[in-house]
Parts: sequence; structure tokens; C-alpha cells
Amino acid sequence: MKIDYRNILSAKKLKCTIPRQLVLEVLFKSGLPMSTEGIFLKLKNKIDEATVYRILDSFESVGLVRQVNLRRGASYFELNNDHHHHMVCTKCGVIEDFKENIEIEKILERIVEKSSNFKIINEHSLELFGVCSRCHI
Amino acid sequence: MKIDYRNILSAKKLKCTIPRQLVLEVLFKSGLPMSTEGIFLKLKNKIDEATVYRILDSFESVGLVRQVNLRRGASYFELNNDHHHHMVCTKCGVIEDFKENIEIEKILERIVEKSSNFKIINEHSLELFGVCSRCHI
DNA sequence: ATCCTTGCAAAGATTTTGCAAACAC
DNA sequence: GTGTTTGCAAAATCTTTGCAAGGAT
Repeated sequence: MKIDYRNILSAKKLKCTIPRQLVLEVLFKSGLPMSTEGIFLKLKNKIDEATVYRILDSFESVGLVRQVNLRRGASYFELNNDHHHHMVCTKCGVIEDFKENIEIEKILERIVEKSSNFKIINEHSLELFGVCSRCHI
Repeated sequence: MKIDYRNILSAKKLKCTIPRQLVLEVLFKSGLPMSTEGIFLKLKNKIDEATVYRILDSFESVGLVRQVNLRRGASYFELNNDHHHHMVCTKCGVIEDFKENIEIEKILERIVEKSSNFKIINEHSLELFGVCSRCHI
């Protein structure tokens, strides 16, 4: 199936440029969180690394991507389409997604309601850190 | 109440040095996640910034502190004593803690059990991003 | 035609490293 | 005394910025 990157960008009122389409494509094909450098390397000699930073900024500010905390040196981003979270192996770095859980959502809603201070929560991020079966002795 | 930093360190088999005690003290007194730079500034002229990095590394590897994802430029760390999570205001940066929720823990356990790959989860990190009441129009 | 985006190069910020001196045990 | 940790300075890594040229609508 062919993905219409132009449509995705214009829906977010972003101009449809080659670099933006390329970054979108890389993210769609990867399906996993990627670092700026990772994206840049996939597109070596096609676009500048500073451009990757700027594109991820603009994508994040319109909600196309979200930042993921993988506790590594650099920032990681992934598409913000289906909501899910991650298990990260602290030995080999492999990432496994897990689907958003409706029970957790509800509990979080209640927690926010009880909060003194916060009225609006736009997003949340949940990561589990452990050891995958390949790395487990 | 007086906190015995020496005891905390030796329980983790870390040598009790002045810089380590100072970093511990700053983290205890702050009670909130702090960046390397924040800790360094609190201790200006007492210890080197590279030392702060090395101390946080060693603290993290023995589980004294954990890294927190605040989606800012630098890494943030906090004491790993009582388990809790954070709501972060994306406008002003204020951080509010919320207690770990036993229901969420149980759900996460079940998710891990169902996971194909992961047998051990050591830690998890959950952050909510939104707008606090002061910043909300 | 106009405004936004890109590439390039340079600067800024964050983090790591090597090594000799100082310190903990 | 021995092995670890620290300070300092330098390097490496990650990210942002200014500006002129190029591109999208």
C-alpha cells in the first residue's frame, strides 16, 4: 500500500518538501523510534542533519511525531499515529512495542482529575526497562 | 532529621567521598528531578561538572537514582527511593509528582507476562505532559 | 511574488575521556 | 599501600543558529 505523504503533510499545514517526505517515509518504514542521527544516516547525502532536526521539531509541534525516552545519549522520535508504549532491553537496546491499555488510560484520567494542579494532559509516555529473553542468561 | 549519606553509599558499596555526599544531599534536599547542570550549579566551585556526570553514572548503576524523561535538552535524575511519576507542564516546566498506583503496577505485570520477548522488567517510567492550572488560560 | 525551507558552516550545549594528583579503605 | 575517585583540560557528541540560495504555494 502506498502512503500519501503529501496528504499527511498538508493535513498538518506543512509544506510538502522532499526532505519532509523523506523523513516521513523513513519513520513509516522503520515503525520504531529513531534518533536524528539514525534518520540522517538512512538518508545520507540526501538531506542535511540540521534539516532533520528542524523537520522533527516541526513534526513534533504539529503532533506528527512524539519524543520517546530511551535513556540513550540522543533524542528518539516516532510516528504519533497509534498510541503505544515500549519495553526497552537495557543490554542490547531492542525495543518492543506494546499497545496502549484502556485500563491504564482510565486510571491516568482519574489521577489527573485528582491532581491539584493539572487540568489538561495532552500526552503521556510510558517505558519499561528490562532484559529481553535473548540477553537473559 | 539527619540523613546518613555515608550509610546510603556504603550500603551500595560505593566509597564515601565528599563529592558523592554533596550530590546525594542536593538530590535529597531538592526532592525533584535535577539535571547535571542544576546539581553542578548548586555545588558551584565545590566539585567539577565531569565529576557530577561520573557520580550520577555510578549512582544510576547501583540504583540510587533513576533517569527521568522530561523532554528537555539535558538528562534529569532523581532519587530512586519512593516510586512515583511525574506530570510536567509543557509551558512553564513545573513538575508535580504522583504516587505509584498499584493498579497500574498490576496491569504492567500482566502486560509483561504476555510479552513474547521480555522476561524481566526492572523499572518503568511514566510521565504525563500537559498544562498546569497557572498556565492554562 | 512571497514566505518558508534547506544546505552549509559555525557556534553552542551536553557529555565523555585521559591523566596525574588526591583520597578512601 | 592499593585501587578508586577527582579535577582539569581537551575532545567527542549532540543540537541550534545565521544567512544566502532554492523551493512551495
